[in-house]
Amino acid sequence: MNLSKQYQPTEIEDRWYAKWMEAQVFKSVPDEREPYTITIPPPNVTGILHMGHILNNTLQDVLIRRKRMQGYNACWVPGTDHASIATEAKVVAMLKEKGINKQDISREEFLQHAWEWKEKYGGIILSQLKKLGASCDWDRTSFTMDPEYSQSVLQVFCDLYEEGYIYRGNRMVNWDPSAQTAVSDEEVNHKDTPGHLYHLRYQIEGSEDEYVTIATTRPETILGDTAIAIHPEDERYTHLHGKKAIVPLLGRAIPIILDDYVDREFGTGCLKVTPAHDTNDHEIGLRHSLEVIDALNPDGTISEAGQLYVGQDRFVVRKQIKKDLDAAGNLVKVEDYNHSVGYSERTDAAIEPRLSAQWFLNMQELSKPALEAVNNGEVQLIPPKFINTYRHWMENVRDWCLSRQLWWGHRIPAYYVKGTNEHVVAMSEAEAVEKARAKTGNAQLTAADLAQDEDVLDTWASSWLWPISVFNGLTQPDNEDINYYYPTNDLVTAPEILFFWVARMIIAGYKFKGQKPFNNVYLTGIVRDDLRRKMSKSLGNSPDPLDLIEQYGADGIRVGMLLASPAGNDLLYKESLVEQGRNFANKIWNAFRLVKGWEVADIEPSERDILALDWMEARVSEVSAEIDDHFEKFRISDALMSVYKLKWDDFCSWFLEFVKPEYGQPIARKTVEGAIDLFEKNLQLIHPFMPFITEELWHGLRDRAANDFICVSKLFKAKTPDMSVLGEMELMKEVISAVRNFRMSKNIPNKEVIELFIQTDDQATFEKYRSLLTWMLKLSKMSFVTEKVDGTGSLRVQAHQLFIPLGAVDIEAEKEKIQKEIVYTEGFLQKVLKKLSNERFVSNAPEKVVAMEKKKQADAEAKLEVLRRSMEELG
RNA sequence: GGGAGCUUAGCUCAGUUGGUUCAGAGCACCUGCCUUACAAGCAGGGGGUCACUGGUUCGAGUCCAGUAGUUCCCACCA
Repeated sequence: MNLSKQYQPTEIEDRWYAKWMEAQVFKSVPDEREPYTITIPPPNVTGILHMGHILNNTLQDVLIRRKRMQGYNACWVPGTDHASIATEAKVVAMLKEKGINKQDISREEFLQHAWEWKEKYGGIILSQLKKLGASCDWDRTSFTMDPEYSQSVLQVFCDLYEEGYIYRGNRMVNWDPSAQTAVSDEEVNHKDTPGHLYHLRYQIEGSEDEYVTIATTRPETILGDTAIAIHPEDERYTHLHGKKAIVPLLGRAIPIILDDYVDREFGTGCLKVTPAHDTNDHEIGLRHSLEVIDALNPDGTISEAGQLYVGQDRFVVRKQIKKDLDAAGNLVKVEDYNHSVGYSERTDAAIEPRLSAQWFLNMQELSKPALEAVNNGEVQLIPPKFINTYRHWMENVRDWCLSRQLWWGHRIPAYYVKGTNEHVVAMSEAEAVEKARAKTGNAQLTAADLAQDEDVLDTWASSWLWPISVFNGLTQPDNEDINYYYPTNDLVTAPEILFFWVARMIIAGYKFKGQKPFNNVYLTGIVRDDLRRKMSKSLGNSPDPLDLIEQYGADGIRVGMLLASPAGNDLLYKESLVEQGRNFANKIWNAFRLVKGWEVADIEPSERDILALDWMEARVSEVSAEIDDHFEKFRISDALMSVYKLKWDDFCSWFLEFVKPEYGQPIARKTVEGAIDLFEKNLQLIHPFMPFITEELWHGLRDRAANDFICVSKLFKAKTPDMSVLGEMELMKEVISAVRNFRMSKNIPNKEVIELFIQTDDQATFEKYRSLLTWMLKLSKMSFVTEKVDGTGSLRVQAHQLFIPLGAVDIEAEKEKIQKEIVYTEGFLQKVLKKLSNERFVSNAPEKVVAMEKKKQADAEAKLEVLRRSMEELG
């Protein structure tokens, strides 16, 4: 067989993925096995794969593949999210490039373009996930705007409305003038922004030269001023009580009101009140029944109501009005001032607080079971540090603004009766007509008298149903799938969307299914570069995952991402991590080349073969238990590290070296079979992390039926490891390392055979491993002695003395080494004795601990004796 | 302003209910090797006052308090 020295993943990966698909090995249908279910956090339908997806989906795939091999009916449901704001923004941009303005086309035309776009680019990301090796049941691919899914979204809206949870409210919302939509609090990023604090003076009505000076960061909003507020107890301004002030440039008289919201310390202690453009001002306005003047258009330009600068952008006006106020003598001074400004997460436009009619969901009652579930551990967050954050948010939950002023999404099923203030909520137009007739008492009313709400629902108002609706759990409440797969097992997602999505899914789970949606939430970290900067397009610090897969193989990138990412910790990405992953694949590949390259003969296995096989068997069992434990605790990185060391250190560095035949000699068939068996166990443990190379070698090691895949193989059951074998071999490994070290320090070439004398009270163990030591250390002879052998250098392993003949011995160096060890051991003994002579320790500490200390004392004393004797022997 | 977390080797992190010399791992680094699976490799090695101060305890990396630094979340002052 002619195998390349280096592993070439590309062709192998594509080939196996195609075979898996053909054999439908990832398909899941309910059966008698226990299900293990993950629903993918649906990526944006028009999104492309980034490093965060790689991390997130690799984790899911590792979990699902392992469970599949453990005999569960593993079901990983993939799909995409329609992502209303993000997708609509992309479609708008695409149309613009074609010279089409969204404002110039109808809703229907726009949606047609959007769907075309979705059909063309939607789901690219899913095919990219296949390159990564994601073992999803692709037949179950869902989309949040699938007909049946949409049905469930609208149904939920109607039901919640009927139950009184949904209401229509005039509220101050975060208005994104760029997307021209309201965005939720969570979608606003507050950033410290350098700006100015403008001190403006308003003339007091009826006075000649009496003024009141206020401070504002947004002078253009004076166009919407309807009051000046002062603190009721502010003695500086008592003379203004009951008076009115004149808005500069406009000449409008507005009342001076008293409100203890005003901070006397800030600015001048006088506050201009603009109810339409500031959340707090709005509340003050409500308290004082102030007029509301909406001086801004939806696109951020000044409205007719603003009277001046109509149609000009708010930022342009801010500059201009400063000049005009100055010219009019109203500008007192301008200070530099840094303040926090909200920006839209999606468009990065500065958010305007804006009064707007929106649909809201009352969260008070609904959130209670979801809070409880996390508090009592019914739903586990991993790592648990996120519980506090979750709790804090849930305890202070605000009503959810459900409507978005967009076209792409689920259109709100509310219908207004034209010419009235009435509205009805219904699943269909026909139903709406019926309801409207009943409500208005007008039996002649037709669809033409109704107008459906123009807005769509917030994206999260569909994705919060994800674990339910991918199984059609609302439209067909008792179907086989939902009953079998729900609640799902694990959710893997980013902490950034703990509230947007996770919390709301839990709420929805309890509300609509009466059950939690999943048992565990594994929160990944954020992928950053090695300077701790978030990976972003604008910084250009994110590699293209597909390039990496091309270069290092999917297995390599999977391992690279997982090597350094404990749950909840950010992952500092470096290309060297992926290199390490690729190198590991290469290591496995070369182990395979070695095993396949052996010349096999029908001879009896050698003694060392048997020792090696017994030990490796025990070691695989031991590590397998370790890995079980890691997985149980979601320590995926640790599990990978265990696998990595088992393969690299134990299997390759030790085991294969143990059984390697002498140059030119054949190897026993039984040894090879044993080695292959162990290799396969390794492959099974590695498979969830590196699906491709393991599948390739699974078929390379043995002749197998084409459909005998490792990915659906039954993971071996670990035996109870033979601890004495493990312990003995640990000693032998120490001996081997010590002798190697000795060779190195004495410049004895590796090829040169040496003689070894052993002084020990455990001759039996050394005797047992004679063949192994002889092979590994290139011994010409191994014998036991009772005292130091002349002309040798000595070394110690635990309480055993080893002597190796030397031409010239550096006695002084030897003595120095021994002396050092004596000092160290004496220090250690002192510490132990001090402990043991402490009455309170002996009486208070558990017996076991005291016994341990006594054993330490005995061991140290024995060791000292050996050391001192060696010292004497050296003269 | 409110809340939560973090601080252990050059870097990224483990360290389970306090108890073996407990101070660890991977990477990086240093030294020697192209040894007939692999230089994407082999063998060997150095490196930390567990942020600081105090307390509890027979015993503290581990528990408590304070200090400093740092990160995140929530709210937001015009």
